[in-house]
Amino acid sequence: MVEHTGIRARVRAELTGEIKAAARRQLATEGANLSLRAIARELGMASSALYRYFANRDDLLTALIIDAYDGLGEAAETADARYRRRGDHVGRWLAVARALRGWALAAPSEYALILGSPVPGYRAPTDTTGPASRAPLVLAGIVADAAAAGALDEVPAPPLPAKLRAELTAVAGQVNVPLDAPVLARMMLAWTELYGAISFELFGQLDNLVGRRDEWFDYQARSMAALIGLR
Amino acid sequence: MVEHTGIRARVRAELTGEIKAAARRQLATEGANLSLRAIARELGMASSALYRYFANRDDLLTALIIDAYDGLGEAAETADARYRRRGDHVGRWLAVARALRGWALAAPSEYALILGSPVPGYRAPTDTTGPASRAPLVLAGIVADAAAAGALDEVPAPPLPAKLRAELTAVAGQVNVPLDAPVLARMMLAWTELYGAISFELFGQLDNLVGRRDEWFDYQARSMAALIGLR
DNA sequence: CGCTGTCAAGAGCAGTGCTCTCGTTTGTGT
DNA sequence: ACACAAACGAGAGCACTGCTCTTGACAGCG
Repeated sequence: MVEHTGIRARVRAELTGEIKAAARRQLATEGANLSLRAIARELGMASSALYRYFANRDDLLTALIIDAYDGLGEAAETADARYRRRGDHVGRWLAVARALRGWALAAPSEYALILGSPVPGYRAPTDTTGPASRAPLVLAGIVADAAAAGALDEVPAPPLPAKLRAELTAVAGQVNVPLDAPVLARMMLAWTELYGAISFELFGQLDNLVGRRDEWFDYQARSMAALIGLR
Repeated sequence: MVEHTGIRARVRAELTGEIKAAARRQLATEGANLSLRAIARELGMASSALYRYFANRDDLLTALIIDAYDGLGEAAETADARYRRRGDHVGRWLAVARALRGWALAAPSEYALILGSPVPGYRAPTDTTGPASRAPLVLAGIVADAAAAGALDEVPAPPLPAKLRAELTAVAGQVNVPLDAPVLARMMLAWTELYGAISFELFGQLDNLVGRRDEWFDYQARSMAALIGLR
């Protein structure tokens, strides 16, 4: 368990990576119920040898899930970080939204793995909660910046029940984003919509309905920015 | 293929129903990759006998998918039909939204089947497009009623690119809902958000984040009604 | 009544996840 | 430099899967 930093550990890490790469490749064509034997075959090794690297199929799946969350989160973070005009909160929001969609379109099977229907019989370990929150935290950060800059419009919103409001306030404190409950609620709603938009497109719900996908997504992202009060 | 209405056809239909029921039961526990042998075992018959009723696993899955779409659509339709004050468009919207969520919570595995990540290797036949549009059509109908009654508020919205606008106008004509492009766009965005909200809750994305699920969903549904312009 | 189409059952094939055992390789502490 | 323990890959085997093919029984219609 301890880091031995030897040559052995190096080749082990490399082979582990190759296994995950092969698994990802298979994920794209065969879906979440990946075949360990097929992976082993592709790597030219015995199927039983895989168990030296992953205790079972779920373990391998967990590794893929964490990688996917990290990939999505990093896409969001770099998209925001690279955006020059930090005061243009709508621009940042749009850039991050596009990055999320772009990542999803580039790796649809990995997106489905983390944000699609849960794999039956698979229970996500707690290791995934950290990476999972990276993407929404980027969105929250943009809104928080706007709020701090006094650049948030007042927007009409349905009433927030007191107890729900209290819950949201607690969540804001827990993840350390300086947003009051109504704004956080709108931001979460917007994140929900973006997720729905990407999923609709990816899962085929838009087929024969909307052809101009880029424009349609941009329209939605802009609508959500407006709903939050970004300007 | 012709309806023979004989005794033979009756027992066949009954057994077909029992097979689907068993498959649904297994869907809830094991997920989309259902085991024909387990179904046959549950019904006390040989696994090979199932192939008299469904050509293969995908065929059985297709039947379940169509049933699920119909169930979701019917839940939406009856929820709207039962709502008394037809002029209260927000109320109808909320009732339908709650019905959609209620159906999903009652049959999470069936919801995942139709609106979750697509089953790998499975290609949905065209038979599913009809039932699939029932639920969103109910929502569109409410908005259309509001528009016809002149009960739609003017709401600010991002610009709609001309070509996208034309596409949406074509879609409105195709499904025969008298909505102009901007309103249809907002309605589709709202439907996307509701789907995202239900999926988030069902797929565990809200765990350790929002406890008061009913209130949170109502808030979102109300927000979407306001975004469309319902009052 | 007898033919014919429908039906269930069984064996069998190729594939799966996973376990256990068996030699071999390899890094490392002495 | 050497020996030892840990790590490793390969193979056989178990119980399971979807699916096909064949066989035999039975029931409905002319």
